[in-house]
Amino acid sequence: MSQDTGQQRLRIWKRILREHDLRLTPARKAVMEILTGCDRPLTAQEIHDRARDHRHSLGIASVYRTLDTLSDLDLIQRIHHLQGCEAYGPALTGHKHFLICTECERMVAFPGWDELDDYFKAEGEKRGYQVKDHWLQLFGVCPECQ
Amino acid sequence: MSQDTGQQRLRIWKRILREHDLRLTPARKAVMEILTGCDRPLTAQEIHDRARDHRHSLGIASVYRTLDTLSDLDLIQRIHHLQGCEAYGPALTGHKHFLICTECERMVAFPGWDELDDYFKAEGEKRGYQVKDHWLQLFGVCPECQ
DNA sequence: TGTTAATTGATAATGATTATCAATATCAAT
DNA sequence: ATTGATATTGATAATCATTATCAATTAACA
Ligand SMILES: [Mn+2]
Ligand SMILES: [Mn+2]
Ligand SMILES: [Zn+2]
Ligand SMILES: [Zn+2]
Repeated sequence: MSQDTGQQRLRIWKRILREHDLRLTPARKAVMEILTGCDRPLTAQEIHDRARDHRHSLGIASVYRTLDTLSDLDLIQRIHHLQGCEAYGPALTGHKHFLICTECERMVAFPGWDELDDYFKAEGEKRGYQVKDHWLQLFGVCPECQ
Repeated sequence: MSQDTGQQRLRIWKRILREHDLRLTPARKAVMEILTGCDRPLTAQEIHDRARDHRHSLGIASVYRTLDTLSDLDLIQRIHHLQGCEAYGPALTGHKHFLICTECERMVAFPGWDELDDYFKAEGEKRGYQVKDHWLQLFGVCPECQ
């Protein structure tokens, strides 16, 4: 009885779109299907390519537009690599950190740690900064790539 | 007797270039002077503009080339923002984290924390990953902008 | 089923980065 | 100081990613 979390997430995304009076179009569905099913961050171009493998006539402009829309809704988030930061992956509920394989780009998320937030806030205050947010990504080699 | 750490760093960078058999050219000097003296991350375009204010005829291509060279030598590092990651700032000796003002982009660095590395490694191992590196940036409001 | 405004895709425009290449300048050897 | 080998430069073109434009299409709702 393996529950497909991708399918689940896709349903939730569709509901959220409707709640925001955003139409459920084939273009948006295609991008969302790919993003909810992916196991690594994808660039706009990669999403476009994958969508075209299954469905035809998806404009690259619509991919960018959908990425914008999903970002605004906090359903996806930009993933940063050492070289650049063009890729997107699904954002998870609540604040999460990412652990990314430098070989295959597969990634998993892990939750925060209470002491961590306190430490970040304290480090900022020491320097007179009011810390509002933070970013944490770990890079390593996944089990499959070892 | 305020010591200018920018000047100091510039001298070190020049020495490192020489040690790697890289020529000390006016173009490289211009980019290095700006980067060692800046208090916030700068894009290639910004560096180009600033260089031209003081010295003429600096090609944008040479800015990109010098940024590449300095990155390879670990003398500068890419700074990532929520929107993108085109800016560079001087990398500091040893592993450091950044605290960046979301208003003015001014940034300061702060050192690691022993327990932090252990925590990162442990979180990775839990998921079968061999953690090699991490990235931590804090975002907040600096004293001047509050 | 018809109405209407949101959305789409093709295309053009923009902007950033990289590749090309002849001209120049660095640096070490003389 | 002069020379020569070659790394480096800047102008330009080429490429690549992203955004803007706009007429045609279509999702959502009455
Ligand atoms: Mn966190
Ligand atoms: Mn660290
Ligand atoms: Zn992997
Ligand atoms: Zn500030």
